[in-house]
Amino acid sequence: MNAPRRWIAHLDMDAFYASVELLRYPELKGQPVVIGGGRRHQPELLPDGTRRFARLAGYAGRGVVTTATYAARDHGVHSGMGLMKAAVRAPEAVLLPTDFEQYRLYSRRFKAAVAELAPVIEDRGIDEIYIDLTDVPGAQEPLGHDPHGGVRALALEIKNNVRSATGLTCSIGVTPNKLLSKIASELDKPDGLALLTEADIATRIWPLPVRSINGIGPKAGARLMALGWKTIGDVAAQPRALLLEHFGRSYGAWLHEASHGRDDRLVVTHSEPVSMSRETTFERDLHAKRDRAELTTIFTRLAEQVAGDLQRKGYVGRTIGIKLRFDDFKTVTRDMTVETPTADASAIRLAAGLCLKRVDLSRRLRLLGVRVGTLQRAALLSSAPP
DNA sequence: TCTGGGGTCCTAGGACCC
DNA sequence: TCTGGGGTCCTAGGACCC
Repeated sequence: MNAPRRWIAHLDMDAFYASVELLRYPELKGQPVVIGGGRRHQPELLPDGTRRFARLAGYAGRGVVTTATYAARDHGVHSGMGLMKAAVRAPEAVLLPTDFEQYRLYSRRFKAAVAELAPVIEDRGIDEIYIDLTDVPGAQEPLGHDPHGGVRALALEIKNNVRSATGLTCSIGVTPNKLLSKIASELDKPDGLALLTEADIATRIWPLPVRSINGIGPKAGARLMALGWKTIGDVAAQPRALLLEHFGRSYGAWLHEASHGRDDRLVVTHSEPVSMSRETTFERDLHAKRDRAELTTIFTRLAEQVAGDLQRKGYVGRTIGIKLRFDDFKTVTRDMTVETPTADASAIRLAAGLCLKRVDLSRRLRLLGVRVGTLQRAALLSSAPP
């Protein structure tokens, strides 16, 4: 009997936050809508029952675009962009505040809808997952003239189940591995389904820009570009030794494998958190001396928030650290390891305060964060033996 | 018009230990 | 003085992702 062909799906919700907002405000369908910024732009319910929405025009502040509808993307607005810049490109776009609770609700719903059909799921955040379809009944069967018809039908069924459970569309890539599926889910977006095998790598993957690979970010992308290697195929055409020479043993070898579409990572259905943190960017830059009272209040609140997160989720941690960002955007971190793992707000605040003393605070600050790492489950922490 | 917040993983040097 | 070799922990920074 033949070994089953490995089928991994990557499912990505289409413009997730924006699409959830459109369910709530269907009158915005087709309009440019941007999600992001603070809480000061809630829609206003007018006496005649209609709503008045905030527009992007005139936005002042440090927010960024979290998600934009496809109509807003047509104006050159995309996630990560500063809202001030987005306002120049699409002043008429509707601006909505982020409502993470609502998105988490829909996240649970779409994941449950997938799990009904295919239970081996790896969480990759609020709006995407990997699914191992290999052992799902029917996935190995042909259908009519289509040798991979079974797995294609399964992917369509998953899309339909997600849509009926949430009213939302998603895009799915189905391929032999996570790396290729992640790329494939983008190929047909929105509401897409792309099924690829090794035989399609040369025609469908190699023409894509290097940045399409998950793991090649702005820095590596620029370095590859400087070498004249623009597409994945360009990288795949380089001798392995040359990649090792330019990018080191580890990353170079990975680049070689990835460009050939090879990846044997498993779908991981459970993972434990490594760290938890809270951070905040101030509305204006603060100075350690002149704004001391305000900073102290924020610092303590961050410690309390992390402590609350840890306690709610049942974790304690030994590494307590801070993160500072200065007005020149330079970022520094300091951390220390404490003897007893803790989730206690005052213990965290105390250690974080010691970390802060190790930093030169002559520049003004734009961000402050508190982090607890080296986590373990609080329940596993037995009381000290006699 | 400067660039959010929450994460993971990797690297690298020094301390410390055997 | 003339100094191995590993292993692990701690700390800082950086790349990358959603």
